[in-house]
Parts: sequence; C-alpha cells; structure tokens
Amino acid sequence: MTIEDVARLAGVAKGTVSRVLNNYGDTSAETRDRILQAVERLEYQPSAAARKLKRGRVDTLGIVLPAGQGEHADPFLSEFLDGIAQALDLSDRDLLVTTAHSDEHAVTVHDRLIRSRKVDGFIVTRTQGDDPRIGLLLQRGFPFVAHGRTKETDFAWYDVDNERAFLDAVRHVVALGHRRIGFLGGPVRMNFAIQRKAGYRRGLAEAGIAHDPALEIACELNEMSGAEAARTLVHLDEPPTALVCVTDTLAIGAIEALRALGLAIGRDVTVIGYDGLPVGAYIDPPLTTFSQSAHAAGARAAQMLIDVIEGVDPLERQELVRADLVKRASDGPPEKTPKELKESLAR
Amino acid sequence: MTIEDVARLAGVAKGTVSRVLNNYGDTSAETRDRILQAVERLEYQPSAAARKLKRGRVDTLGIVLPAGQGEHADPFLSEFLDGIAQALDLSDRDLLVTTAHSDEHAVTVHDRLIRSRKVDGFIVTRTQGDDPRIGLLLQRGFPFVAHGRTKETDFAWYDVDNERAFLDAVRHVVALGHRRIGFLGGPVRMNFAIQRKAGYRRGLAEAGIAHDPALEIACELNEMSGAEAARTLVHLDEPPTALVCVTDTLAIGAIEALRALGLAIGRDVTVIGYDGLPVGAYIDPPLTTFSQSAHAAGARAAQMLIDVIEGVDPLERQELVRADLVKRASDGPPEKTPKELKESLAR
DNA sequence: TATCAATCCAAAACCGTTTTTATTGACGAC
DNA sequence: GTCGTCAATAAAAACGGTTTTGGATTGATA
Repeated sequence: MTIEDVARLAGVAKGTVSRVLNNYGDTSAETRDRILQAVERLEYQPSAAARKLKRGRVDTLGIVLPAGQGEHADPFLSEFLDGIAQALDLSDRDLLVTTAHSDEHAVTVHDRLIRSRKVDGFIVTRTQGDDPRIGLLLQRGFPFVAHGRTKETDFAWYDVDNERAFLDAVRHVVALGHRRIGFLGGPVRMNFAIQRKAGYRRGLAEAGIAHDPALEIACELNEMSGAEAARTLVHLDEPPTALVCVTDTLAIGAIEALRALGLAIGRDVTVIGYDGLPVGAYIDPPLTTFSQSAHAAGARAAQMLIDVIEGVDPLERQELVRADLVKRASDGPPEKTPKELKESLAR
Repeated sequence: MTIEDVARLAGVAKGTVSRVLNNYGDTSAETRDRILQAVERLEYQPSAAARKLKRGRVDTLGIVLPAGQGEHADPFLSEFLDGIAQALDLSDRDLLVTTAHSDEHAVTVHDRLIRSRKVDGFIVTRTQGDDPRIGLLLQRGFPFVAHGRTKETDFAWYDVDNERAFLDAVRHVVALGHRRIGFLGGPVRMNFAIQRKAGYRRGLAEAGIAHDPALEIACELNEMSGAEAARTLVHLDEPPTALVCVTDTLAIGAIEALRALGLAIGRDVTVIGYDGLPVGAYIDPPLTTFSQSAHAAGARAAQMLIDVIEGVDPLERQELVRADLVKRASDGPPEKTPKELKESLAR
C-alpha cells in the first residue's frame, strides 16, 4: 500500500495525494474528496521511513535510561516514562527507549542516536551537578530537556524546587513542636542534594533554631545508609525528635532502624521522606513524604521538548514546580523531649 | 555527513562505500581501508531513515504499555522494559514505547504502528485469556512474542509455569506442617489466575487434603481485596493456618489485615505471595514469595522476537520457565491448630 | 593469441515520500 | 486576438541509503 496505489486509484499524480494529505489546501474540493476516498478504501498510511527521509524530521523523542544494575529498576522512571508516552500520544510522536550502563556509555548512546538521526531530541533524567550528557548535547546543539538542573543552567529544564520543599518540611515539623531536627542528606555531587540541604538550613534559620552540624549526615542513597545515619543521630547526647530525609529510601531505612530500637515512629520520632514512592504507603507506619508526581513531570518535560524542537528558545522553557506534602502517619508532635528520648533508649 | 561525502573523500562510488560498510567482502583490502579511514575521519554514520526505506526493515521493536490509570505505573513493567532494552542494545536495535488507555485503543495503536511500518514486531505483555491484540497480530501475520499465553497458543510466547509454581507453594506449606490452606485467587478472565488455581488444587490432591471450596476466594488484584478475603477466611469455623496468594499485592493486603487482628505472620498464619515485587522485602515481616525475574523475562522475550523476525517459526519459540521460591519471613510452621487460632481470635 | 572467468568497482535503479518545477487550460485585461 | 495571471495538477527531482547491473582489468586456460 503505497502512495502510488492511492494516486492510481484516484487517477491523479502522487504529488497531489501528498499535498492533500498534508493539507496544502491548493487542490480542488472535488479531487480532494476523490483522493481521501481512495485513502480510506485502501486503508493507506504513509511509510514512516520514507516520510522521515524526505522531511529530515523523525517525530521521535529519545530517552536513555540507566540500565538497572541487575534487577533493580527505578520505580520513579516507570511513572515518568508513562507520563512522556501519554503526552506524545496526543502529538503523534513516538518514544525511543535505550539503556546505558555507565556515564560514558550514556554519552556514546546519545551520540549514536544523534548521528543516525533516529530522534529529534532527548529527555535527560537524573541530572548530576556536572553532567557529561548535557555537555555533549549542548556542544552538538541538539535539542533536549533535562529533568533536574545542573551547575550550568542555560538550557531547557523541568525541576522541583528542592530548596522550597525542604524549607516546607522543616516548617512542618517545627509547627508540630519539634526543635531538634536531624537531616539525612545525599551525596554532595548530586545537585538535588545540595539544594535540599540549603532548604533544610533555611528552615532552621527561619525558626530561629541554631544549626548543629552534628545533626547533618551525608548518606548514600540506599536503605542501609539511612539506617546507619538514624542510629548515629539517635545516640547523640541530645538526639533529634524529627528526621528529615533526602529520599524515601533513606527514610525507610531510618524507620526500620528506629523501630528495631523500640521507638514508635510518629510519636517518639518523626520521620519525613521525599519522592512519594508508592512503597512508602505500605510500610509501617505509612511514610509522610513530599511528592513530585513523576507522571506529570514526564508529560510536561515531553511537551517542553516538543516546543524546543519546534523552535522555541530553550531558555524560555525552564520550569520550577513545588513538591507537595503527602501526609501519612510517620509524623506527629513530639511525645518526648530529646532528654526523655535518650533515657528511654538507655533502658 | 552523507555517504556521498565519504565516497568523494575516498574517491569511490557511494555503492562501494555501502558494500564495505555492510561487509559484502567484494572490495579490495586497499580500497576498503581507504573507505574506512574516510568514515572514521568524517565520523560518518548512515541515516537510519534512508537505510530503513531501502531495506524495508526498521530494526525497531515495539511495545504498547497500558497507560497508568492516573499515577499508578506497574513496577513489574519497568523491570521488564529494562530487560528488553538491554537485550536490544546487544543487537543494535531500538525499542519504541507507546501507551494505550483501553483494550480497543491498544488494538488501534498496534494497527497504526504496523501500517506506518515503524516496528518490525511487537512484544505483548499482560495477556488475557482472550486477547484482542493477539487476534489482530495473528490476523495481520505480524511478528510478535507474548509474555504469557492465552486460550489459543499457536504463536511465540514466554510464560511462567504458573501451575507448577502454585503446586510448589502448596508443597512448601505442607512440608512446614500446614493442612488447612487458603487460596486468594484472581479474576477468572485472567489466564494466569486459572493456571495458578489449578496448581493449588493439584497440590492439595497430592498431599491428600480434601478440597474445601470455602477456602478459595476470587479477588480483584489490589490490597483491599486481599485484606477482605483474609478476614473472611480467618473467621471461618475452621480457619486456614496458611494463605497462598495469587499476587504479592493480595498478600500484602492480607498481611495488613491479619496483623490488625493481632495475629503474628509467619507463626500464627503463614502468607505466601507471588511476583517477587521489591516492595515485598520492606513490609513487616518481609514477604515470602515466588519470583519470575521480570528483567530476565524481558531480555528473553526480546531475543525470541528477534528470532521470529529473522524467520524462525514462532512455534519453535515457546518457553515455559519456573518461578523460584524467595524465602523471606512470612512463612513458618503452624504454632497453632486451626481451632486454637479461632480461639485466640475470639479473645 | 583468443577466450573465459574472476575480481573490483562505477553507474544506475530503486525504496516511498515531499517538494519543486512545468504544463495546461481558463479567464480577464488591453 | 494576444498576452499575462492564476489555479490546478502532472511530472520530475530530491532525500540518503542499498542493491543490481554491467564494464574494465587481470590472469589463467586452451
């Protein structure tokens, strides 16, 4: 079923068919009807490859995912993908998905896709403070949108206001009555970790609480690290009654560790996470956290990328959104002072 | 950077460049070197679109995911995708991802992709007993591999031996000493639900335990339904001391409900799930379940599809794999008889 | 020495579109 | 009447590869 067949059936030249299908509006109503009828009858659809070749645009967006390190796929990404796909469905574009197992490999893969002209642009996720993928794309002048900023920010991005969220987190626990607040941070090379820490400190300052370095711990992003940090903090001379964690994973680890010590989460110690992972709802107690809707982020990033591809200045597509508090059950007013908490642990 | 440029630089015709790049092996070593050098210098990579057009093959596999019903993406699928992508990386093919929000829409989307020749074949997930997508693909004679069988099975598929897994599950709890075993089943239209129930019954028969219809409940696939079913079963006159659940989600719901009743999971009541979801490891107690490695399934399905596209008879690509027991902490020997269990609840 | 086969490569055809250029006929203006 | 002008469409030229065809050169064979 090619355009030739349609042209023959309608008794016109194939160029005419093409112009009708692409709405040039320079064909008589009569022949247009005839052609559309032929298209209908033959159930004709243009070949994507031929159209791409001539047009030089492929109507496909690309995304390179970090390859799950043996078994562990990122739950955040699957929702993010879903959001992208839905946005693309509306605009008749497709999504090309690839994986990369290291930073260098990611760069290679992006380069390959650019050179073989398989995509019109990229969505870059999980940005680092200094991101080689973004370096490549900027250098090549290839369209992209990043989910998350980097040190440089002269490109299109969609990001959550991390600082604001952690400011809000501190405000929230302060309002509950906490004055001694711990912070489980992330690796300093990650941009979001820096921003979240800034929010935490601003929150303390705003509440007139002196900043105590002993209450701040930099963790790796896994449960074990969260558990360890929680144990460290709770054994301080003056332990915190609230823990603000840079990711849900850390918070889950912390909760596990604290429960093992016999503490009641949400009463003895408040724990707040960040990410809004579905898992959080199933643990005991359900985790209070901040949610950024991965789905919405994906959909919005896709639309922004489409705009950029169509010529909008990337600098006009920079969006900062707020993360909202998802109140569940791991927070509450402090039932013990730090001193009492310390004593209850000693027993 | 087109093949023309390379040809000019190397001083040959473009056809020769093409033959060198595609290893026809009919060019002299000397010119081949010259051409490869030119390719290197220009960093040339062929245009995917042009190559597709001429070859009639696009080296792209397609997958149509169910669109997350507002926010809830399937954790299984994200690992599955990752497996596919990694397999494709090895064979220099790409993956086109789309979403569909209903069964009919899914059929439409498949049809569109076939007609625009954007993919060489499909991977179909979450098969139903009677699957309209598979109907379409069979009718069109388009290559595909299904993850899961349907009523008809004359096509390529990769499936877990559901019956066997549930046979094993029953054997496992019988070996622990249980004789009163409940079954939390799934919707009957789902093929896997039927198979798993068959396995459960076979297990009972094998152990010489009479089949009691009261112990079998058909649930919807969510926590609430699992919780409800668990409550129903445990309030029978002679309650089960072990619950075998058709998915982890059901098992998680059941555990929540039973814990709320003051029962100790793994001691008063054993609960076994199925899916190997990561969540299972974080709940309390960690869920004993059967795992089918979504990652491996994706990788294998992708390879099978490639084989089929390259001409292998689909009927030679049907694979049944075993799901393995992931022993965690929600199972154990019964510490109470059904009667004692009943009494402890009455208090 | 003429013939034949084998090797290497240039040239041309083709894939199915879109876009540009040419052609045709109708119409109005001078 | 002839000459543009315009609208509508046919015809041809891309797009960037792959594949086919065929020609020139070489070496072996009769």
